[in-house]
Amino acid sequence: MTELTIGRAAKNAGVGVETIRFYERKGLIEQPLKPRHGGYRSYPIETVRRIRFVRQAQEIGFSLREIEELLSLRADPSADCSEVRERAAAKLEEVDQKMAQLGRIRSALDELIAACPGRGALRRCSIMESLVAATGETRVPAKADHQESAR
Amino acid sequence: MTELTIGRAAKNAGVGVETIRFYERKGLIEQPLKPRHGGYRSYPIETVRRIRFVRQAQEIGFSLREIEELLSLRADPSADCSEVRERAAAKLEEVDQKMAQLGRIRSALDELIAACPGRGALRRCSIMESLVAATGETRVPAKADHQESAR
DNA sequence: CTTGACTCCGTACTAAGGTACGTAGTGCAG
DNA sequence: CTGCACTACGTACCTTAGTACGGAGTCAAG
Repeated sequence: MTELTIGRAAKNAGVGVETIRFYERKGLIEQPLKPRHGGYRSYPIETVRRIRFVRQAQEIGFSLREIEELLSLRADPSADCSEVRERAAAKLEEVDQKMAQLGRIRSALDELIAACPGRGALRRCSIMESLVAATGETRVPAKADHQESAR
Repeated sequence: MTELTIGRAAKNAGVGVETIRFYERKGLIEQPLKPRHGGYRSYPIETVRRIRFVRQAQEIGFSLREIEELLSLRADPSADCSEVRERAAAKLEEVDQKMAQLGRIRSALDELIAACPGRGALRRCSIMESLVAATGETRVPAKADHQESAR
């Protein structure tokens, strides 16, 4: 059996039933039509995978709107592929930025752990200082003039 | 001058004035006391850096609560360092998990871009399919028994 | 053929993370 | 020495991402 009721689908995806309905309302997943002559809707495992993807993408800081954008990316010769390429490339850049930031925090945590007195030399050290150590000081762009316009 | 008014600090950190106040209320940053005999509070650039960190950590999916945890990690011989090490190690694991997920999405995007007809062979392909290609099928843990308890 | 768990659907409520607003005080450029 | 921008503070409001709830229908095990 490759189709599930909403409750099973939810359990499989690790979310609540209400979350699935919420995603349907948001258009993130498609609501299966319910069988003519009544009964329950039936969810393909494909949908479960999609929900899992949504959750994972959320964990790394994508909003539901952005996730929808990701999910709607489709390389299909019958679609305008150059536009898809462009959007995918843009997302790729976002991902790379996140990775870089993640890398910085990772180094800072390493540094911090190393700074903990595990017997021997010991420095006092916080994430912020580790971050400076890991990146080599972040310049604050001076004073910002007093009569500025934008915002 | 190494101290700024709230407006300048906000501009420097790339947030609104209200956001700074909000972070103060949340205890994420310290509210500078205002000078005896009245006047404006004055914000050290240190605080600006902290705010920047908060924003960057948010971008990769940490909540303000988690960010507070990160910021409170301090390797200080006078504190209980083994506990700090432990918490830092836990955060490190979270970070690694995020990196892994980011890596998967990155590969999927690469795959997707490659699948776009840039003249030549062309496959139709979505993020979900790329993801399968990139990870080698994600198993759905079967059916989940009908009379289950937990949640 | 009933009963308890589950589905359907609409509406209401929550929590997190800001954002806006009104009033009063401050400060400095002209 | 005054006007306009900026600060201080409290409260209200907004968006995102769910959660909860109530009533009616469904389904299958006993």
